[in-house]
Amino acid sequence: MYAETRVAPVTEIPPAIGATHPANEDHFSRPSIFDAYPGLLGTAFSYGKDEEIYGDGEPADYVYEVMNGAVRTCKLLEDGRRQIGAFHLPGDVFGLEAGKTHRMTADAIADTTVRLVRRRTLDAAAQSNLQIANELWSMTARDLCHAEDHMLLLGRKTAMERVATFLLEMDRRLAVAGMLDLPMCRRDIGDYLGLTIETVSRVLSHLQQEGVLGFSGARQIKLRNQQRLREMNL
Amino acid sequence: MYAETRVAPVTEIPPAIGATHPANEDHFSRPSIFDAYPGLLGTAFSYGKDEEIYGDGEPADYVYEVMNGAVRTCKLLEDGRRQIGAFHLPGDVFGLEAGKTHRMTADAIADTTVRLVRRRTLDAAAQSNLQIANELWSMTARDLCHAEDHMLLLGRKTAMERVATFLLEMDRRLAVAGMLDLPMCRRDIGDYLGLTIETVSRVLSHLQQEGVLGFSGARQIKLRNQQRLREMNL
DNA sequence: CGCGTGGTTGACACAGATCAACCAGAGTGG
DNA sequence: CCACTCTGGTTGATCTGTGTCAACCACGCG
Repeated sequence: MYAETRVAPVTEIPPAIGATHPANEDHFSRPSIFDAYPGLLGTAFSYGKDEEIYGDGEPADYVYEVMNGAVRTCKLLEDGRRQIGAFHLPGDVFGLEAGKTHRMTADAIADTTVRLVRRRTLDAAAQSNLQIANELWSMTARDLCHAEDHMLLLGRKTAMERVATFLLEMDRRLAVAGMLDLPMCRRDIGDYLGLTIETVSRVLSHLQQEGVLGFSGARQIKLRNQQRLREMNL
Repeated sequence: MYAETRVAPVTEIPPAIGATHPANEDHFSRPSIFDAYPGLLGTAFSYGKDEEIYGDGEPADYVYEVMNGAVRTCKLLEDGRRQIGAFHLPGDVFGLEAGKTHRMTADAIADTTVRLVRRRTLDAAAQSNLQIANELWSMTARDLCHAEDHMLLLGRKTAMERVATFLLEMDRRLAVAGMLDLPMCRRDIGDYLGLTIETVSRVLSHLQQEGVLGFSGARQIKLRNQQRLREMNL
């Protein structure tokens, strides 16, 4: 095991367990598309850990923005094998589809508050405001860009390279003061990277032994040598 | 080797080797977005086998529609490992980006003719015609949809399942009279499926022995038992 | 005819999966 | 406060699907 200094383990967000209920959390956040246009304010909603936000094939009547917490979107095979396509962190928009239905399942990784905007409202806004239409397209294009990078990772990278890429991505997206506090468990990381939990765990241990990583609790990581990680990343 | 009856090997399209030159081929094709709007007719252009159409990082000044032949779009790792994200067949549009530059390399798999439309023209059209703007978004969304399915394949499917999925996809997209004539070599199939050529070859041989496939030349395949393939596909 | 390219097949190696044991921390209840 | 249990994570031993390496074959072309 790789516990070291074990700092105070910053327990996450209060409960909100079980069912959905209106949110009471305020929070920061970088300006989102929704902020820029009055009338797209949306309604806040909360989900408990592991609660499903929408399912594959369901009508895509809403678009979501993560306010706090984290969300995974994934696809399942009949026998339970799972591929997570993306993690959505505070500030990210997810659930936007060009068609009528969702093509992935979304669930909250931790207790999560999202802001949701009715799809019809968005469509109407896009109809009259070209900038909004453009922004919608850009969001889909960003998702595509990420998916293309991820195909390369899944098809052609080694376990070590996948984990290195993952760590750099997470560091970029959620590090504060050089420290990252992962919201997802090892299984989610594995299902994101096309690996098993054991392999993820082993690679992380190895990186710690090499001094590339420092742990304080399994989910609190410090990248001590980003350069090395970047080299592995190719 | 698995040659069987060897029908006349339908050699592809005349040369046009070496450099690009104006096209002289006409051709069929299902109605494309470009057809629907005069002024988006575009210019035909031809590329020889293995010729690069655009490179990763280059300015995305044009959008392309395949008229005949076939195109692959891929990403490369520094050491040469390659992941093909998609094959583009007659009627398909590729090279559409929301940003300013291409994020993949595109090359002709066989001798290929494309129709190209200036990106600025398209933007201008989208500016004034909401239906076009919508169509552009839809195209990106379709690509995303494919990429998401492909992530599942690359991250979680076995070699057999990958090949089965591939065969069904190709059958859907280019079979005529229950026969498919693949434009791409084994290496391209491998790089699309995240496998080696040897594994692709072995799986295909295995499927032939099982009677699921019939070959007449390595690239001409008949799916004798689509049901079985669909079961493998999950 | 000889050569180059693309494809197949076999023998073997290995990265990562699987199976299993174990550990730490967080609840829970007495 | 302690025993108990549950969950998430780590580690070791072993297995296996796919990669690697190498030989070979078939075809097309100069």
